[in-house]
Amino acid sequence: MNAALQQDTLTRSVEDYLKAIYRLSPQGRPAATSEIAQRLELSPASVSGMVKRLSEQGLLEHIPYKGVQLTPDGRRAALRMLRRHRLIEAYLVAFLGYTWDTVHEEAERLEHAVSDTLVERMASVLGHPTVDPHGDPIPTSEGDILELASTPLAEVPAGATVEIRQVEEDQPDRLRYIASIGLRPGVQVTVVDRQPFQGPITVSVEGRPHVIGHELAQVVRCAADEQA
Amino acid sequence: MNAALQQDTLTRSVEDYLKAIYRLSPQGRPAATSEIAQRLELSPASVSGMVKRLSEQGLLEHIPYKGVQLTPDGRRAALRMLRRHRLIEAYLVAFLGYTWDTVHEEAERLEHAVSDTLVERMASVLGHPTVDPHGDPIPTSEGDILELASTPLAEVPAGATVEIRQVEEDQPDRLRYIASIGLRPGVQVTVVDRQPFQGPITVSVEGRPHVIGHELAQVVRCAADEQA
DNA sequence: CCTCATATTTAGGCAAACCTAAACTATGGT
DNA sequence: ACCATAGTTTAGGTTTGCCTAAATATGAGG
Repeated sequence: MNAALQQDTLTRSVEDYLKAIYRLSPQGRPAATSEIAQRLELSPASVSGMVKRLSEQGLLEHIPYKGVQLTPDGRRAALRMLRRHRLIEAYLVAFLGYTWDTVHEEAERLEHAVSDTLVERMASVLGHPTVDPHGDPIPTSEGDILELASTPLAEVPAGATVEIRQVEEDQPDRLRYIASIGLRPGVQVTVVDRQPFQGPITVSVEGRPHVIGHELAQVVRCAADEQA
Repeated sequence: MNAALQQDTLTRSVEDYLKAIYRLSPQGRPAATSEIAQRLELSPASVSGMVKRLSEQGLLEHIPYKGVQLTPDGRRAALRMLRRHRLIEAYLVAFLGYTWDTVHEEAERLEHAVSDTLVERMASVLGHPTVDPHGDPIPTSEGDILELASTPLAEVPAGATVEIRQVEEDQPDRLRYIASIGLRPGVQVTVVDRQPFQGPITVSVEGRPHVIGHELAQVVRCAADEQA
């Protein structure tokens, strides 16, 4: 186990970089400097600099001009942050009156400040949930994560009925809109119509039809192969 | 209202300095550079540097070689942190299984990360407590604080029975010891014996006698004028 | 296969906060 | 009234993490 990984040695910034890189490389595909910069709202030059330091620390693998991948140590650290973030979200929603459109930014700050002890206490009073309020899986404290297969609502064929599984969106206003039309993890929806060329999708949610744009239909993900 | 005071403009360090200075100047008596350095575990030179920056920002008044006092803006910011710290402690003890010897360091990190919203939610589910688990008063969100008069146990005359009001100690091992002999806010104790020259004090707590050193008897504070 | 736009990295700077070492005050004891 | 010492401040240096501007690599289209 790398010395740099020992709990508190990672700074806030480093934790944010690792999390961002994890989110950008689903199955280990390298993440581009510019993607990281965009996600963290930093200049590409700053990212280059940090990436260099992090690969010297053994947290990631960097092939210049090509991209960045997490090492096992880096991945472990990223999943630790993801666990914290998602458990904090779940806790705030369950016990402190937060809704899914307001909880992200609070968790974003708290995840760097809580101790492992506190995280596990929250997990415990929550009954060790496996998903957060957006339906995203919560990594275990051992660093395992169960990514459930899911397809974007945008790709569900017309006529199919599916269950919403996760909503991968951080922006409060968009989340609030999605919630307002009843799209939440666990809800059953039927795709009534699907226009070609990134066109809008018409879904029936709890009996009522809604037309949503392709971009939103991209972040709403459904159980993979249902067809009730 | 000073621009620098506007919520998130203060860094973690600055927040810690202000809190330390508040704690060091009970009734506006200036705090010495070396005292601040000791409390924050920094070199006196570093404190000098920061003090200069903070007085330029209007958060404190510095008379070189004499000492430091908070301005109204500085005091407001310090009380805001104190409120956060103490409410977080109260919350963690009430809902997440913390005890008073473990809660301080967790709160020390969280107080910089929570939003005003979260602090007020915690206050609300706690029923707006006025004191924290150590008996320290919690400032209101308007920045008022009600310091109850109290005397150190070390100064209570032999024979008197008093109620413990607060325990002003941050070190876990000392707190744990104090708790182990039953000294907690709200408990009634009788001073059985008091030796002169900073000597030990013998107190009867819930029927059992305990001898404690002067230093500990200094941090345990009692309701001022009781004499049952 | 060369060119050029785009992506990336390097170079050089800055601010926050810390440090050590050196210079400077303030003051209590004679 | 002096002077040694304890307490403070200044000077100069380091690290982290960001920035802009300039240099360089990649790779797609002609």
